[in-house]
Amino acid sequence: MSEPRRLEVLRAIVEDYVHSREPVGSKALVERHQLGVSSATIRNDMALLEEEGLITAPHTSSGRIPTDKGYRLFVDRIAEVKPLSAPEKRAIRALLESADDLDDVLDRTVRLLAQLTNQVAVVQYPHLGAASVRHIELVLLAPGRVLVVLISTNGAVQQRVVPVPADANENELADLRQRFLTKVSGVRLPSLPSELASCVAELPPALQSLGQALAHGLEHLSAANREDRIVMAGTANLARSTLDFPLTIGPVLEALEEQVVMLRLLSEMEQDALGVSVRIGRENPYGGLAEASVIATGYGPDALAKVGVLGPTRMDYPTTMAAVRAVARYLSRILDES
Amino acid sequence: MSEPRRLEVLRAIVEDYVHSREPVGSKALVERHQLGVSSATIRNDMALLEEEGLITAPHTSSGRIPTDKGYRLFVDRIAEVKPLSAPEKRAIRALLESADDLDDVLDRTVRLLAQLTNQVAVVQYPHLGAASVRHIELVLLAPGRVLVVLISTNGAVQQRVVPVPADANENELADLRQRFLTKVSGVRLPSLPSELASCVAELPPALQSLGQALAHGLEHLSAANREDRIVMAGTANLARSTLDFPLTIGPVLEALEEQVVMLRLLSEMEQDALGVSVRIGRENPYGGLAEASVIATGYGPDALAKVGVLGPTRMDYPTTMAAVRAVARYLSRILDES
DNA sequence: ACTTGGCACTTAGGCGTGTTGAGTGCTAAC
DNA sequence: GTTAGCACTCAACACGCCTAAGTGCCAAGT
Repeated sequence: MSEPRRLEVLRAIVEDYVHSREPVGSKALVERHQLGVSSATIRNDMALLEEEGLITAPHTSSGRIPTDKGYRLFVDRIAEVKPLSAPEKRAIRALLESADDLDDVLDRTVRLLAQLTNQVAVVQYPHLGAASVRHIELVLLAPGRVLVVLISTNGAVQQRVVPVPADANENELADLRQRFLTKVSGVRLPSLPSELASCVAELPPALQSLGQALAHGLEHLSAANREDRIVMAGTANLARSTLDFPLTIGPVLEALEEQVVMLRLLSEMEQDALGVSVRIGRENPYGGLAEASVIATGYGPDALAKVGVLGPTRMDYPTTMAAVRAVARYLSRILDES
Repeated sequence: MSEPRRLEVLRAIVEDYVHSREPVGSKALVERHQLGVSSATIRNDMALLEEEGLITAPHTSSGRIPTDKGYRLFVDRIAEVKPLSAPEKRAIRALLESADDLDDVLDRTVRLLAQLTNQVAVVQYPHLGAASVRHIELVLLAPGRVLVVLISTNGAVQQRVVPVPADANENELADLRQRFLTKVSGVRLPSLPSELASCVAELPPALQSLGQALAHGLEHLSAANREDRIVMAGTANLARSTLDFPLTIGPVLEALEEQVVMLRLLSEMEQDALGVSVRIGRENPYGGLAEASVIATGYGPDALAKVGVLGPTRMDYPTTMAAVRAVARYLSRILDES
């Protein structure tokens, strides 16, 4: 009853089950893999594995399927990340390098990842904690309505319409723009509010109320920045794996639409040594994802923002992890260049 | 064999079938509706309706269900648009009025419409044909990389990173910005390229190559504007109506993800007298939507951009049409105000 | 010229039954 | 620690039966 062989059996079960979606039995196992022992021996090993909670039998007498715990062990101790094929790498590079602005890069990234993995791909907007103010623009749209634009060093542009006193004019705006710019240019986004406050305090009384309103708008922008948004693609891939979800894919789609859920999920994922982190089935805090796995990793400066995929627990982990890691690397590189 | 009664029978069949998802038979029909005749008479009417291709029987002897053609007649000649309830109207107004920028408005709109109709909602970015240039901003991100920002009168902000000669400096940019601004401020977006070209032609030789690059970037922005993007929400609602789609919702999700498909679909939809236009089942050019209906209408200036919902052909048309119409009206109003 | 009751006919769907095949657990021998 | 053998279990499938719902049509009624 050697320990290494038991792991080998688990690996075989996971691989076969992922491949065929059918419970795998002892006989089929010895046929498809060179285990060097008979099916009876495998049966003994399987009984052990079941006792440890790594595999389970859907009904009294049929093959076994991996449990969440089994997948976990597989991912942690057995699986080896498969490197991508050369054409795949080329495709990634070609697609990402021809993008122009940030939105475009992220959009291409998710689509690519979705296609590569045949799963749903998600990418979080880059964290701006490390970014700083590149530029501020104030545009008078109509009396009493000013468009505030904040451009950060990472190329992100955010805008917002702010109501202001109706008598505000272009000259005052130009003045304020200049004051704000000299004060906060290059300032890190997290410290923007305090800098703005001190700047407003120094304003001449005539500009106080206008300045206050605009500073408020700017703060709102940098705050909205924080609770980032996510972009996703490949929901159609869920439909293909409809058989892997017990009742329906409804709850999964709901989770995906609730950006809050996905954001919490992504931010909670720690990175392990390999840099790619995995949540399997019920390890996910959200009930609707009990049959789903999430594979994600950080990218960009400090790897704070996440990119990843979501699919059924019955998923080809090695390949998917490789794709996520590769895409994250290229993405980081592209962003560094801008 | 009165014609009005036959229409009444069709209405009853549509309503019952939408309600119960089950083929409706002659007996059930006379029980649930006050038709004043016996089931045998209804059977005769149904045979007629079937001959005309308005209803069909899934198998030899079971109730009838409406065909696409039947739904079409129902929508065109029978259904009356139900006004929304007062609380619903209030909810619409409250939700939309508290939005700030364009993205936010559109995002709230789709979510609202999805919730209101229990279907997938889509909204197209407002057409900018009628919009004109409000402001242009050029920001030097790094040597040889300039962020070009174009702000239009409808509050839309578009950005793009443009590669330029590495020796371009802040002063040159400020100069160009001023020249561009005086030349194209207030110009309609469609005529932006020609105006820019003439502006570039007048530039001193030293600025030619830089000006050329930037003008190119600006043109790209106004062109990208055209082939608008769409926002959607409520895909989880599709899962709920999974029984209404023959095999799977896969093809539908694919169509929704292919923005090109949706854009063509929306732009092809003509408005009828009521202002809400409907595409039923196979009337849709795209095969994946053979079992789906799209209800859409224009909004905003000249009603060029579209907002609508997509769902199974078995859908509550009167209510859904009312919701789409109402949301489009509020949306137009909000946009007018900015 | 419609409408209606009656009746023979069709068929999906539910239900019990039997059969098959894959797979297990256990025991006894190696 | 491994293996062959065997009895046992159970999902899945097929078959046959029956029922309920619904139809089409005909002949009689208004």
